Amino acid sequence: MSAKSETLKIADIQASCGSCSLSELCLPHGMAVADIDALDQIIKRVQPYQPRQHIFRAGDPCNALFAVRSGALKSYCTTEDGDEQVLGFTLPGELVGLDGLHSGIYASSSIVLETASICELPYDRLEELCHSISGLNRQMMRVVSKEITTDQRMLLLLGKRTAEERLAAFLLSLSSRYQSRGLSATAFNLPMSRQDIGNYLGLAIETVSRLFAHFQKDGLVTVNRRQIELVGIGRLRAMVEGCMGHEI
Amino acid sequence: MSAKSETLKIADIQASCGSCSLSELCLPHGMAVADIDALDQIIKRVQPYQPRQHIFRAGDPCNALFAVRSGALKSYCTTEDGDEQVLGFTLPGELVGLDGLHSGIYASSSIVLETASICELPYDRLEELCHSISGLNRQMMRVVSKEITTDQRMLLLLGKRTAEERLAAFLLSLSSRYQSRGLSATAFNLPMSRQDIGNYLGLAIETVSRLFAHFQKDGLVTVNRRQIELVGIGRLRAMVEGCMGHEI
DNA sequence: CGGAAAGTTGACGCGGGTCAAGGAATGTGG
DNA sequence: CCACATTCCTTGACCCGCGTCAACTTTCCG
Repeated sequence: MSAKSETLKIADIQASCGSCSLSELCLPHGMAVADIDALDQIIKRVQPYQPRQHIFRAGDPCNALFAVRSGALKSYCTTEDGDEQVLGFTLPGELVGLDGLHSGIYASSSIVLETASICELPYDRLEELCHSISGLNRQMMRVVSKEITTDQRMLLLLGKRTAEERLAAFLLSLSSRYQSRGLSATAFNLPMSRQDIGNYLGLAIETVSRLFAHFQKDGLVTVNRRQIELVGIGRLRAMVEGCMGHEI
Repeated sequence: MSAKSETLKIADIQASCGSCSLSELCLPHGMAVADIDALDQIIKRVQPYQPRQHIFRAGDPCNALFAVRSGALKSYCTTEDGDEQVLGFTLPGELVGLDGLHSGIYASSSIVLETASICELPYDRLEELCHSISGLNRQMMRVVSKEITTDQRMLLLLGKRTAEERLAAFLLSLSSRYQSRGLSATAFNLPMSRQDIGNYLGLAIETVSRLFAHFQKDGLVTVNRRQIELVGIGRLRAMVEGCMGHEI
């Protein structure tokens, strides 16, 4: 495949929701072609964001939602005394900015971990569209509701689970999310630092590091810096089995 | 005041969203009178629920949201090996059932702690209404978004805070919620058991009990079973200050 | 090459979980 | 009314998982 045709192909994908490989995961899911075109019209596409760039910060006025097409983001908020709580990681096909709808001000910040291309969905336009497209409203509610379910699953993890179970659940979550995007379920790159993982899971960075070592010694994973392979994914699943909610 | 007029008054309040003392907190917030009437039409009002009754269970098909008018609910989910994670408590003016919109099946269960009167909002009717009433859509998004923000604040609490800070934050959360409902901010009844509090905060029941004792010894609160008075609410605030998000 | 950031590993100690026993409130049947 | 069971809560003793501190290595980047 020539470089040129590859470039064209990417440009083509960039151009519309209809041809986006992620539409199965994103808002257009289940929408009619004509409706997708309407949605397509209101989307602003911006230059790729670079690592350490902010999509938005807590306190910014919330005018839009953002859909990640590629790359990875980190959501976090900061306490008054300055330390950070990582709220989650956003992978391709996922939305960020939902927490800003309540007050019109983002409650969390979103920062780029891996160079990301992102669709911006102006919220007022999106709202108008909800009136004309019957399915969009419901689809948006689905997405928002899913966010709630995800957060609640995290509450369970942080409230009740040991460090081992948390890390195993985290790895499996990444695995299934990558898999649903057509990537390998067992070998991928961690887009985030140990710091971020620990912060997210409520663990010290050293604990995360030690756990990776233990997991490796026990033949559960192979890790080298941020490259990871889930060698014993079955046994990882067994670790979190029975400690997760019923409908996953 | 005679018993009869009291009864009539209650019946009156029961009869419509327009006259509900909670409308400031509930969906009607900011809606026009005519629109509130429309909303009013679709609401099913049921007999009060008794303690230990379920509003819905995880796995049930999700057809409706529920607005609590009085009483208190507990949301929870169970792991496969049977233990419970308390996700939150629902006080008057708050909605439950939002997590069911994603898949059409409730992801959590909701059970009555204190005898509750509840409005049922059939979701399909509500969705229709969103098309005719412009503000309702946005208002619903606000409510859902608020739920996300609340959950994320909990993530911070569970991930980073000590047992003391968690309990203090919990008490202050109840306090401000009661206050916004026109009740006392410093003296109220805990609708939930120590078990539930501990489960919710990711603490052992014994730890909760000990903390109440410590708080009492330090003159922060006065507790007797489920009656609590926040004597030193200022110092309680100081305990969680700097460890909460910026915009509260 | 040098300095910073990221990651690893070991030693130590404390917060809070677990276990155990008992008290106080509420319910239940006689 | 009491006897008894049950649930809820409290308090003490013990101890372990994981946070903290520290030293070191590796990678990254100008």
